[in-house]
Amino acid sequence: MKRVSIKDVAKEAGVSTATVSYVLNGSQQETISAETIERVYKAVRELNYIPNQSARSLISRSSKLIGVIIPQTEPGKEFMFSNPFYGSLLSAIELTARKNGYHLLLSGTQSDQRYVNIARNRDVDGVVVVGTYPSKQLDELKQMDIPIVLIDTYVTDEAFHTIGISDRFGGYMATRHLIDKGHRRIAFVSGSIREHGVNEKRYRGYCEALNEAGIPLDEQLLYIGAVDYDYGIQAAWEWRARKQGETAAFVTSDMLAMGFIKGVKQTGLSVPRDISVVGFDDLEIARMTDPGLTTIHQDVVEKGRCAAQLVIDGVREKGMSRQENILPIHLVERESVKDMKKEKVND
Amino acid sequence: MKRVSIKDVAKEAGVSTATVSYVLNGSQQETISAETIERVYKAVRELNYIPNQSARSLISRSSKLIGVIIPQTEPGKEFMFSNPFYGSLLSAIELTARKNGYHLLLSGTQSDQRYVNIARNRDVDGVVVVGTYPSKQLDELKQMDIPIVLIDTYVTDEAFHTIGISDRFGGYMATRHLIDKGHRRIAFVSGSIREHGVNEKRYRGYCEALNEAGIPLDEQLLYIGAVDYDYGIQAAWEWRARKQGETAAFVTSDMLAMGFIKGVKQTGLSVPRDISVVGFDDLEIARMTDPGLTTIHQDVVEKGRCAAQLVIDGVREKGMSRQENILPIHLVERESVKDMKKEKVND
DNA sequence: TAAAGTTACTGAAACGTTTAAGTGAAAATG
DNA sequence: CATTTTCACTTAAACGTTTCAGTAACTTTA
Repeated sequence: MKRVSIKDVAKEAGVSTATVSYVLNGSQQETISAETIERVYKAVRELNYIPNQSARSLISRSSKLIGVIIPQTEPGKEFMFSNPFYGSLLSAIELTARKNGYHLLLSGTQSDQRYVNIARNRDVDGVVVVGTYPSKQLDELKQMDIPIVLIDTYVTDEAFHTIGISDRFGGYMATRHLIDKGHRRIAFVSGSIREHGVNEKRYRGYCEALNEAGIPLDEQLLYIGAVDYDYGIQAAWEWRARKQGETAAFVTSDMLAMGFIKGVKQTGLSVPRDISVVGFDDLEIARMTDPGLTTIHQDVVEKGRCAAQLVIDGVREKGMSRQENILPIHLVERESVKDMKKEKVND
Repeated sequence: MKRVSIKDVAKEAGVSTATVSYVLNGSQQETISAETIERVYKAVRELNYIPNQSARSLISRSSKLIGVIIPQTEPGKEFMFSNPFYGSLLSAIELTARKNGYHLLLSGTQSDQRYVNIARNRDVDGVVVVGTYPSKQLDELKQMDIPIVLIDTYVTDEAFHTIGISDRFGGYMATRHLIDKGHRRIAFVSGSIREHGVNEKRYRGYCEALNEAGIPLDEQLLYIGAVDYDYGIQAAWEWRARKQGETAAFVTSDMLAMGFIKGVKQTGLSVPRDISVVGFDDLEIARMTDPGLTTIHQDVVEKGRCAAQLVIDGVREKGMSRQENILPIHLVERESVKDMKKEKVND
């Protein structure tokens, strides 16, 4: 099955390949008669010609491809994007990219693999990095001289655009909300705290709120594990076992919070009667469960859209100055927090 | 920034580009001395050479890219893969692809766009199509002479491999389970029923089970809308409004079932006390909610893995005969179904 | 010892584009 | 009218690979 090339179109239209290329790409420099343009388009239609992107990339060094890296941080779980948070993010990135004529080269990454190779050998135009990476790997990406956008990573390197939220403030808001409702012993439940990552900042916010209220930090109230449902369950059981008297927990992700609530139920207790819970993210599932989860809302779709847009702008405008985008967040009150100041709470 | 090409490597190693290519791709025909091989690898390492995939694709017509299409069927919702079902599927596809040296070209598709163009112009090696498509679009894909795997579509065309489950049997099992528990008036709640799609088959199974039990089909018990959480809520309210006396509902997706349960709660009633629910998919969320959802389990990860493997095998073995893969499913009992034969049910 | 075969390479065309530089004809200028 | 400018193209090199078809230099065979 012979494929249709620009030469075939040129022959059919009775012009040179250069002319066809100029017509199709509308290079402003060149002037081409309306009649010729029409003949070229006619030939394109008749032959059902589709330009070959590989040939294009080869010469123009632009693949119209945006690389998306989603690291696999938890070895047990196969992939992070089965988590709806990453799914939504990916959706938004894809949509924005497609609207602008780009496509997505998707790659999960295991620690032993070097994403740079993929990006380089495919002439990727830009990269969106989701989640926290060892800075050594980021340094390699930096060499490539293409726009790179980091989502949810705290680095101040001039080479990277970043997009995120104020995780510290989110942590503060969540904890402060619990304090305002009369809680004094507040557990902190989180996935692993890695350098430059979001959980570190959320932890800072937690500490700050406690400090402000004059509540001493107690290491016994820290539950640090993975960022999935199962660890949430586990943390709840551990909470029961440790008996530190917490009346509330700030759980740094909704997925984790769902697990925590389930775990509390498993131990025969109930949320918010026996323990109040505030989550983080405000995923769709936060309103699905019973009780509805009080949580910090962030706009995941906007996060993805912004990231993609930043890459695209970076491609168009070479040497665009570094952008650091912080999206707004807010607390959403549902039913998972009990007001300790009221004597009774309806069940 | 000059990039390193095969010519640079050849010069550095003191051989021709052909030799470098033979060394790197290990073409069996050619015999190359151990010493030369060593010299080439040394040069590759020293220059940090990475072969350019665009140039490779151009000549070999293989991009080492697998296209993944996830259609956007509900105009309101931005993307289907924020749904965990699609997320997990994508995860599995990606992992399998990557293990085999392939990458993913991800594209959501709006009805006005022709995916074929993307696939053709990027020399995609194979395509995984997720979800149900108008057959006209599939026909276009067919022309391309690359392996195509359809997930969750019922077509018998020789050109497509398929992978799915017995949706009809799943529908039957779910309904039969409810009948076995003593239910006679059973609602059918589903996303839109499209030709060649899974919901159509699940509906068939529903009808079959009813028929077998001598229960007449009642169109008043059908709730057909979208496949998302919000329609689930809506369906529950409608159930209350219609007053058809259903004691149970077969809801053809877990996401939808979650919404349905929420809706039932909103109307002041409770599952399974006032209505029993069986879902479909057995997503992670099915065990998160309260009550845990009785549902039909399918192995999403295996679905994705199989699909990717089928594409890869198809690329390796040109003209591989059509594969039709049906994965096993089973019912998972949790707490969302009430046994009508027992007088009392614990609350 | 001449012919044939093997080994370890090399040369160069080809893949399908883009784009800088060139060109002949018509139009505008002095 | 001769020159310059504009118009509407064309020519051909270049991008970085793969791979077919050689080709010297050895080695084996008859």
